[in-house]
Amino acid sequence: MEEDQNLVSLSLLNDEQDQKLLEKISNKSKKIFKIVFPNNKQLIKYKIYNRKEKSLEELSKKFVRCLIDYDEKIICLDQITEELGVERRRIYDIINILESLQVVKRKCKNKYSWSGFKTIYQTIEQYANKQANFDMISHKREKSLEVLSAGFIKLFMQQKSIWTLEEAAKYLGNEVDQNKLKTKVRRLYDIANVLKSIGLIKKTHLVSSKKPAFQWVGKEGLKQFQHNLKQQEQKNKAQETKENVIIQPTPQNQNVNKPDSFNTYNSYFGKCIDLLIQQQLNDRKQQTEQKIKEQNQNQVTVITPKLRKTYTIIPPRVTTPKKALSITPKKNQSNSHTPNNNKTVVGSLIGKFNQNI
DNA sequence: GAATCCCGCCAGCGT
DNA sequence: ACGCTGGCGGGATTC
Repeated sequence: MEEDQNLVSLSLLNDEQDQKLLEKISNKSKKIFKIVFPNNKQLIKYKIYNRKEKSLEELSKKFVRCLIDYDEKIICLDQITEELGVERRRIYDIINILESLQVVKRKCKNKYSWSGFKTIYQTIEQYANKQANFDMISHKREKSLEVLSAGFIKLFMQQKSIWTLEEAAKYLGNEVDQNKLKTKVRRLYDIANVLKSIGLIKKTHLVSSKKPAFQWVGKEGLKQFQHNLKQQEQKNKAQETKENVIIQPTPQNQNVNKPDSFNTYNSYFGKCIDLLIQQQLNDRKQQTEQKIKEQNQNQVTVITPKLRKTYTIIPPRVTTPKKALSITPKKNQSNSHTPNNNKTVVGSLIGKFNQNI
């Protein structure tokens, strides 16, 4: 769903506009699939690199989203890594920071426990009551993210509610070496992002110097976070139902069941496009100015005004003359639609399209 | 130019 | 050995 938002399809070799687009795509963008047409024209679909999407904050949100319904759960590292489609290393970052809230604990190799939001509330309480002196938490190494995070939280709870990261870094240990300090600030960014992801702190600015800083929000923020998550879940469910209704193919499509010429393809796709646009118009009337561009017989591309999103519709394989297409092995199930009847094609195209909007 | 922080190398440690 | 952990800082990206 959301994941598809930054997909871009390019037909290379002939189209200057596409070439320009390609230049815009950072080399970190992931190639989802490529199709080579008989005339050597290529269709390549990219997932645009998006730094924000990869941020610890986002990842942390996703991580917690997986766990929100549980009061207790064993987290399997391999599993969660797979589920979130992310480097193992990043999960450690999140886990280490959440450990400072006691909500996650290492059980054994590959396994951590999650003990529910109530634990976070309790831990915050403990931080507030200084006597709960669990800064010696575990026998963790001095420089661990967990210890640093605990220290950071304590600054908020026990000193003042707004901190610049640099300020906090200086306060947490008396670092003189500028490089070491810089490193500590880097780590505090990591920590701040995770704490922010669950609403415990928020980004702000110092009134005096206007310097960027972080402010403690605490339980209220956490509560809000939980609330939002729940609400979002509801919305998603509603959206799903809505899409299910939309996906019904219209009767007129009966007559494009067996296209046997490219003209028929075109009319078939034309109808698809009509449907798609109609659909989009229904959904968001004003802002949907669509430009339609036909590439070659085998594909139709719908380009949204801002060029950011180009949705490409691939014809069903069954209707394609032998050897007309060669498709490189797919890495992603999202491109694996090769439905065997046109009704479902229309349905799945619309579904796909809606996902992409 | 400063702020932000992704990314992945590689060391340390447990098995 | 070997694989799991996670410290660390280069340098890309965003503000």
